[in-house]
Amino acid sequence: MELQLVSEGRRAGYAARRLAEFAERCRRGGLAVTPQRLAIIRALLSSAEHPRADVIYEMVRREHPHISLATVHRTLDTLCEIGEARKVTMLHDSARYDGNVTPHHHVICVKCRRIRDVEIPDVSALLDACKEIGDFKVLGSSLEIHALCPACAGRGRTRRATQRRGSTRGSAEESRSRTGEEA
Amino acid sequence: MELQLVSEGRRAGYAARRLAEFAERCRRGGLAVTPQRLAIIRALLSSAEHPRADVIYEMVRREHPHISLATVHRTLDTLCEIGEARKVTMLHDSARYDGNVTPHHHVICVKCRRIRDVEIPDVSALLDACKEIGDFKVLGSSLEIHALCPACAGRGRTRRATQRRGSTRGSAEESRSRTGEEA
DNA sequence: GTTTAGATGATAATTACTATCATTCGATTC
DNA sequence: GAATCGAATGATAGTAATTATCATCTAAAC
Repeated sequence: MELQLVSEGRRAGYAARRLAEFAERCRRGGLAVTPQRLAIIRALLSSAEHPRADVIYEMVRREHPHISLATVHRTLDTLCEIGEARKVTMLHDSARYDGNVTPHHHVICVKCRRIRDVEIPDVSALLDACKEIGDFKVLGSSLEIHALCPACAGRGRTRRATQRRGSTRGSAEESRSRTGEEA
Repeated sequence: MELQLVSEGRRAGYAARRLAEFAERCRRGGLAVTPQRLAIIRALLSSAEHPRADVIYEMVRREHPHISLATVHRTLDTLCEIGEARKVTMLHDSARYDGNVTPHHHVICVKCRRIRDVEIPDVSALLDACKEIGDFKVLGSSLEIHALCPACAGRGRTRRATQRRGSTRGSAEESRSRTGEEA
């Protein structure tokens, strides 16, 4: 089966195109084009890290020191509603956001929670073909593949038991993924 | 493509078998067999609704009025750790739990958030065949299909904007799905 | 420039979950 | 069956993420 992570080059090109169209898409979606919205979509599209709302907040704050965290949360939700972003909620962590709205899936490291886009054309094709399941009308789908990333594979054990929400905040992996840096 | 919701009959049979083996599986997993754990797995297996922790709490409380909500959260996590339950976290709702640990997927109604098990053998087979993606070592996967359930299709619009977390608590659909009743 | 619906910022509130810790209990050993 | 002990539980405080509220502001239409 063909399986490929989405390359950085392709992602960046896609982001540039999306950014260029953003104002027009807002108008089409009935939304005002505000500096805050522009800054937020720009921040989101600039990262391959599927950042959390608070990370986007920190990025945007450099340009808009007075922006409110509530605005970031609201705007991200709004963007999801008009199809300009996707919310990715995996392994019961807080929400992560994805600026790539083309059909694709996600691989997530169960240890450091790093997320990467992945394409599995066969699965996408199969899912695309599903229009109904029983009496349910299919609208879309979200496939999350749980995995160990190269950095985490091999060293240490998967976190368990008391290492739940928040307990690893501040670890090297976590802070890296929170700030949007690449490995 | 073959697509089928898991029938109530099959689910019930599965639940009965799982319940019969539960004590033995706890011991094998190094866990004490406590009345609380038995009550919680029984509650979970009795429902096809993928209930939330607080709903399971309410179910269990009828038998164990002194049980603590913290115990329910802890126990559900513990059950997930020994592979006796699955955590399903979709559409950024709170965690839902599934007592069915055989390979299967989920259909969720984007409106009332009702969840049903579904089997898509072709997709399961494809995903099973994935052992690596790029440098990521695949451990498992979770496929959520977003849909409209028969009850919600056709009437009303999908919730938007301010209708986010908690804002529809108490609606007919929500309370039905919270209490574990069937439609 | 006016108007106005919608957007924003500030902040309080809520929710779901986790941590802590004293007490209790299941399981093992004798 | 009593003793032992580590694990499990209950009670509750704490936390983090998100949402609600509301006064103020602004983008867009006129």
